[in-house]
Amino acid sequence: MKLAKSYQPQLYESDIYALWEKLGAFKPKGSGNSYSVVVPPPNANGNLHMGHALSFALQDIAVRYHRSKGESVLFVPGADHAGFETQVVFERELEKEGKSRFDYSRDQLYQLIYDFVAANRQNFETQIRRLGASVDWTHYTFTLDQPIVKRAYETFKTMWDEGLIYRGERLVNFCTFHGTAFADIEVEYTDETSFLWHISYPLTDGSGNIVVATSRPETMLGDTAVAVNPKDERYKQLVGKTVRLPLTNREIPIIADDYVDPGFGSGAVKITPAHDPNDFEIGKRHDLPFITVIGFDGKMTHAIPEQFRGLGVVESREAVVNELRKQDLLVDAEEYTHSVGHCYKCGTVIEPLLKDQWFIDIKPLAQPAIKAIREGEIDFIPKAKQRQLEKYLENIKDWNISRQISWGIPIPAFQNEEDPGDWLYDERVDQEVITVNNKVYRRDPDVFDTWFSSSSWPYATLGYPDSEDYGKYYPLSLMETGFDILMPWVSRMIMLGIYVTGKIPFKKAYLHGMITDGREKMSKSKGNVVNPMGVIDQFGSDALRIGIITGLTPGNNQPYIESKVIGGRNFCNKLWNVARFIESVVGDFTSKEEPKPISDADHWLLLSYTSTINAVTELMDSYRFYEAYEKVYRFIWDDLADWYIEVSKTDPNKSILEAMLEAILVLVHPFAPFLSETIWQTLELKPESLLSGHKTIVLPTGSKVQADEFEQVKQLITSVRSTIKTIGAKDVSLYYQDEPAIAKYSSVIRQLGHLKTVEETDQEKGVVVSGVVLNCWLNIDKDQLDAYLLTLDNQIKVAQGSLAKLQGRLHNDAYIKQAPANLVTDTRNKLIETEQELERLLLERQRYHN
RNA sequence: GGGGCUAUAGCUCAGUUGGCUAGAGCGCAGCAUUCACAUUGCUGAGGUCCAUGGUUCGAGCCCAUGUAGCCCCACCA
Repeated sequence: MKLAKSYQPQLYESDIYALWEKLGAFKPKGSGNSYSVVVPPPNANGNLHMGHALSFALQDIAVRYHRSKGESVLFVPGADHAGFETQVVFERELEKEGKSRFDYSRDQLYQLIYDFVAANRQNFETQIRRLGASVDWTHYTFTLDQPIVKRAYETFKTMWDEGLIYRGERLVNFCTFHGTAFADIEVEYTDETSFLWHISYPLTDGSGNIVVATSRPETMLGDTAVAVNPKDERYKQLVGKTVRLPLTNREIPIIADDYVDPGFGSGAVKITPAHDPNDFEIGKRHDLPFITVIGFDGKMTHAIPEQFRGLGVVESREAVVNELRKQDLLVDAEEYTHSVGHCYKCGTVIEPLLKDQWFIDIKPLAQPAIKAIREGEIDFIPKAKQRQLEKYLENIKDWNISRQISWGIPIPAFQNEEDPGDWLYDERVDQEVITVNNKVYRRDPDVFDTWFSSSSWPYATLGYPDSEDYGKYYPLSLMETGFDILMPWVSRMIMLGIYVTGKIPFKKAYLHGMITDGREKMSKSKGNVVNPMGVIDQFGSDALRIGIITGLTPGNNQPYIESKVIGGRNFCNKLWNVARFIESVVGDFTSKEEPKPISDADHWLLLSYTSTINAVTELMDSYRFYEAYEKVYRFIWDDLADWYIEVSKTDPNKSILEAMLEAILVLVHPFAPFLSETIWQTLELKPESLLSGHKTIVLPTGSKVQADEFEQVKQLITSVRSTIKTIGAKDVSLYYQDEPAIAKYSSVIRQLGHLKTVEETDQEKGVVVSGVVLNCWLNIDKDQLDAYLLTLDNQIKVAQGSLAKLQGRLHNDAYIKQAPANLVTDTRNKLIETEQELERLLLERQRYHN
């Protein structure tokens, strides 16, 4: 025996992966249709988590399946520089050395992080290998590789030239701890309870005051107006007057604007255009001054009374409230819950601050994307995500692509030192200062939002615009990723893909749910993560893959449950032992016989195999991975191992066993790549590797008539076992009369039915076996008769019940008329069968009457 | 405020255009053991498919309303 007693994945997995790489098995091979998948690049610096394990599993299953169809499959791996994410990790490293990013220049910091990431990259690539991802490493792409940077620059340039890029002073979501802005979608909101302060602003003409309500009293120092609703009778006569802004000496107008809701608070709103998005809009509408009172360091600035300068936002809030109270201007403070934006990394409250940033005018990009999605050009799995994406795109706002961090792709824009409005596009980003036409231009210190460059991933990785790969593999066949990045990434890939290439970037978008610990998403900060590498150490890579897709439906969250992985491992072991059994029968696999079905069981197995591959093909083609796996599992475990192999122990057919082993290895390969290849290699099956040579194997299908014969035998065994167990009988014999099927399989029936003997008889002998139409009887002891009769009565009841149901249906004229004819025929046949069965049971019951 | 998802056995979940006895794995109970496999085999118990109403010959599935839970987006003086 070449196969060891049990399958120990740890002994084989790394060798198998190395073999695949050596053979170049991951390179596109088949001559059929193109099938292409590009991995959503994981963070090059981090460890892979369960979400990655799931994502790689799904992609790799799809990819290996498509190879088995003989298609030309390209599976591209990659890594993400993950701008802000990685810089945060690196800053923590610096912190350990007592340093911070402020100790380095931007370029120094970039280099340091680059080296840091390069040093960690090995780790991450090893982990992808351990997951068994059959990616073509020769296509490996990093998001800071030249082609990707070049793509980002060219896209930026095109947009610049077409006027889709503009620089504007806008309120940006700013984290004062990390010192960078975020896109709207990156801000995390939580509900917080604080106060709604009512503050009295005295009218300049001394005729009274107006009360405003605010949750942020500290920003009043930057107020440049008070607004009321034009229809609000209470305030109508005040519009046009001015108030003296408390704590400062400024006189500010009372204006009217529809934005104000008369029902909220006091119906009068303080307007702080430099620190609130809505006030910003009102400020522009009414041409108000913008006074910044909070700086990028989160401290109060100089444009305010001295006593507040340099205070943090929270202290300043307290100080302002105290001062107002002192001056008797604080009218009320009611408890108030509202949502507050936070930095998703450090939790710092996000400040809306005025900043010059690069924006993309997004509507012209969103429109064609919406159109393509609506017209169904991209197939979303699950479908519901399509509508969500449409809604998002319909309401999308301009995209701020500037980030104030070092780790990223520098924005290729330079500003005239003399004339701040004069910007140039230039790719000499390794220089801080350039001279053009005798004018000195300084580089924008910012970098691109990571999503800006990664949105070009589907075509940039393929070498757009003129590579062979691009022509052959774009649009991608499949984009598989988590639904949590539907908005930030998937939407942008579609928009940029259409904008740049004129085509949708992928034909199918499969969105998996989050891996939870049973309740919530696994995340480091919650401390509920399970490390996939640890699971592989313990149970094997295939077991993890199977466990993680068990019970999976796209778009739904899925708890990580170890027992599912154990189930996967057990299946692997079962398959291993099937191979061991076949090996023991076949001996060596060098002389291949044509598979020749002889027995009923052979036909039964081949018929089942055919229907299994048909079902699996259909399910895999519609990306129902788990259901496909279940079919494979059922065939191998139930049909092959539990029945066919058991029968083979008395009557083996070498040619079928040999062919079947090869066939199931191919079938199971996408789900258990390491195991199937290990068996393939150990038994030296041809061609050189399962992965590179395999195509779904078609075997002669079985005869239905013969398969049915075996099916009857199988049912007989099941019934016999059930009867014996239920009534607790021992040493039971089966007698039969004139039944060739039983005669043929008598030793199998004896063994699998746990019977003492199976004998032919010339007359009825013992009790009937229910549920089968064969003429056979079990001899049981007299004292077990009562138990037998009890089960008989139960069966009679069940039969009567279903008989009544069937009759009811057939007595219903509407059913006869309106139901499909074949269904009605089925019902009629079933009625006849049930009647016969019931008759048999009743006859049997009568024999024991009284 | 807008949008989406989920509710099926003790647990985790399947159940494609409605079709008649609703499935799996795990768990549970019982039995087996020189057999390829105890990472095993066999048998069994366990379900008013969230509720109510409707459509239909027929509803776990379709429609309406409600209940419970979850998610996303927007707004929040």
